[in-house]
Amino acid sequence: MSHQSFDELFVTARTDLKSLVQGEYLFQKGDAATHVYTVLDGSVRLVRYSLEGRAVSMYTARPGDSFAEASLFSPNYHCDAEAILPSTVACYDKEIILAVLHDHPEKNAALIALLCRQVRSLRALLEIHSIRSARDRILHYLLLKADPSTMTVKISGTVKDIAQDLALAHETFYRTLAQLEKEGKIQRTSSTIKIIKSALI
Amino acid sequence: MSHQSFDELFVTARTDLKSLVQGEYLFQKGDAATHVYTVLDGSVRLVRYSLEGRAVSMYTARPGDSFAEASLFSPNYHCDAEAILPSTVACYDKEIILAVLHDHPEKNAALIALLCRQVRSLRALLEIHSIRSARDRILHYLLLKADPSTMTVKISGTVKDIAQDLALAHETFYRTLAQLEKEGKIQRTSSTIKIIKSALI
DNA sequence: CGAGTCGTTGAACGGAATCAATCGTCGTGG
DNA sequence: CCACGACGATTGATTCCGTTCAACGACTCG
Repeated sequence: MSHQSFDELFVTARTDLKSLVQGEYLFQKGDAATHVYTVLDGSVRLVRYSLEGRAVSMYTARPGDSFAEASLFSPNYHCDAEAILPSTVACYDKEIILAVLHDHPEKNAALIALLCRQVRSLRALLEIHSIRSARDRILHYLLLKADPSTMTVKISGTVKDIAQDLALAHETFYRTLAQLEKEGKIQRTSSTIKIIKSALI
Repeated sequence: MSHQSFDELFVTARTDLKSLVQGEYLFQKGDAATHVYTVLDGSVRLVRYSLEGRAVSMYTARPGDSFAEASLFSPNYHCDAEAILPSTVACYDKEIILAVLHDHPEKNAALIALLCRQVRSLRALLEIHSIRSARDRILHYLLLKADPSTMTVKISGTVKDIAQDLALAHETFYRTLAQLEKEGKIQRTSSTIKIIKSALI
């Protein structure tokens, strides 16, 4: 079954659209949490910065995806939202969302389901992050992200961004990709990575 | 403000109690997801096992905590639940929970808030996992888990379990703890770790 | 046209994993 | 009741591999 999108649920809370240039921040940690968003075009990722300045990518929202729902009940955002491509996002007013939820009880279940999916995907990410070997981590990630029918992963944003999703130094990522391609396990173009299933042991 | 607990919300869905001996599995990945649980006593953790057999700890539920809510809308559990201490858990029937949600719209918001908190804590965990230095990772973890007034972390389960929460080899964990204690940054007993704030730079 | 950044590869370093060994404790069964 | 096995806690030595530093070409954008 396909799921109800955030937009379908809360169109009526949609207040405005925003355009972001690549690298622009939609909000930053600590800002008053006033809206929830969906991506219409481009990519927006949620990042936190560790004390040493390392960026930790929590989630990358692509067209159709919502983000910052977890701030519905929080007065402030707890991470930064950065456009990694030129992007447009739709903004939904938090107060209106809460009112809609109150007036339309049937929408609650859908939002709960959406949050449950989010929890599961965060756990999947956690699982990937605790694979120590760069090679296996990349392979797992690719298998997770690949379109099942074509076994192809589209690269949105830069390759460096993916390296950050994986919490790998970008050099390591380039190197390991090159090695995997030499072994025939993947095929690359500038914007895609195709997994050669038959070559995986 | 304090939050409504899962039990408060769904007592009426509570069907039975279960006792678990240390190391026992309450459910395993792939099992039909029929219940949601809360811990009354002991500790239960959610783990996945990577292909190489490494355990990845997703969440450790302590007395009062609920777990497996993310399986409310999923036919199967997507990880294992293992008691790391002798434990008792309360079981809540999924179908009844869904019915309660339907009949009591005011409880939806509370569950949504609970899931939002869960998302945030998973993100915090993700942040900790992407700290590369074992030392800093442990320090961050301790600061996150410590009771703010006493700056003390209670060790529930074994020390090895904590090492797994941190995705560190247990040897590395022991070693680094010993070093931190030698430096005066922490003080240990067999069941607690106290952080010496003044010694942190 | 120059500055900045991505993509890429090389070399060296450092730190965490791994292998290994010891001690203590707890439970179990003969 | 005690011997034995299992496992947690701990520390040492060694290996491995991902990070870091460095350098270079290509491209984009102002």
